[in-house]
Amino acid sequence: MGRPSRERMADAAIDALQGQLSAYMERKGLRSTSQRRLVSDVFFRAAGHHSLDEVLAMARAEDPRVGYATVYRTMKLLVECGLANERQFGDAVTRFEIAHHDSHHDHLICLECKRIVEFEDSEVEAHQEALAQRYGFSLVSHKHELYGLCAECQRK
Amino acid sequence: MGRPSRERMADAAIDALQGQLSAYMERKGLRSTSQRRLVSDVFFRAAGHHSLDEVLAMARAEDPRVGYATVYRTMKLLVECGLANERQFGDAVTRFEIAHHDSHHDHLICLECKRIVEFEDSEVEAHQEALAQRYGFSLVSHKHELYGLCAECQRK
DNA sequence: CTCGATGCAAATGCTTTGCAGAAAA
DNA sequence: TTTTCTGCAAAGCATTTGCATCGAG
Repeated sequence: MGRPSRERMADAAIDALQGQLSAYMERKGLRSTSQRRLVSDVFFRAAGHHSLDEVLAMARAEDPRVGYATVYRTMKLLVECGLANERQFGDAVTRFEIAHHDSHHDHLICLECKRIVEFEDSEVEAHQEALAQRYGFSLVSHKHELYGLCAECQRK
Repeated sequence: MGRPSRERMADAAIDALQGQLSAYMERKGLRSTSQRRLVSDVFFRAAGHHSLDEVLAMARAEDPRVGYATVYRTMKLLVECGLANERQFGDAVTRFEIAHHDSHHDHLICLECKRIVEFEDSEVEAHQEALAQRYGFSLVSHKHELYGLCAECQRK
C-alpha cells in the first residue's frame, strides 16, 4: 500500500468527495445546485492551494455566469463539512486545499516563486502532542510552515 | 546561565532595544520623535503579541493624541530594523512581538480565549533543517503553531 | 408554491497612503 | 530653513452580507 500521490485526484476519489458533500447537504437540508456541483468539482479536480479568485476563474472557465459570492459561500460550505481546509500563507489571501483525513501534512513555501511543497513528518507530529500536554493544552490543529528558497530560485 | 524570562522585559534590555533603534534611525537619517519613542517604549515594555489597536491603546494611555497611522508606521519601522516580528494567527489581524535573536520560539494558541503561550523546541528546530534540505530548500524562517484549548477553557 | 441559493452591489474590517500642517535637525 | 514626521481622512483590498430574483424540491 503505497503513499497516495497528491498530484491529482483520481476520479474515484473525487466521486467519494462529491458523495460526502451530497450526504452533508442532504443531512442539513441544503440544495444541490448546478453552481455547487460545478464549484466543488473544479476545486476537487485541481491539486494544490487556491484562492477564491483562482477557484472562481476555474469555475468560470466552464460557466462564465458564476458569481464570486457563490464561490465564496460554496468554499465556506466545503470547509464546514470538513472537505476543505482554509490556509493563510505569507500574503493576505486565504487559500483552500482539499482536506485529507488519513494523514496530516505541512508546507514548505518558496518566498520567491511562491511554490508550495507538502511534506509529512510523523516524528514532529508525535512531538507536538507531548508539547501541548506539557502546557495543559488539548490540541485541535496545527500549522507548520517552512519558508525559504526552493532549489530553482537559489540558482538565480 | 538560565533561560531568560519572557514575561517582562528588564529595563536594561529595553534600553538596549531603544539603543538599537536609535542606531538604526541615525544610520538611515530618520528622526527621533516623541511619538516614535513613546510607541516603541510601550511596545518594548509590553510582553506578548499585540495588534495595532492594542499598541495604539497603550500609547494613547500616555498621550491621547497619537494617531493610528503613526503607530502603524512605527511598528513597520521596528519590523524593518529587526526589533519586532509580524505574525498572523487564526484571525484577520496582524500582531507584533519583540524579536528575540538568541533563540527561536513558537506558539500554542487557545482557540477559545486566544491566550498565546510560547515554547521552544530545539529538537524540531534541527529536524526542520534536514527536512528543508531533503526538498532542496534553503530555510529562511518558519512558523509552527499549535491550536487547541488551554487547561482553563477545557474545564468550561 | 416555498424556501433556500444566486449574483449583484454595497458594507465591512483591516491595512496602507496622500497631503497639509507640525516639528526635528 | 529644509526635510522628515504626524494625524487625519480617504483609498485599497480581501472578505462578508443584504436583497431582489431565480430555481430546486
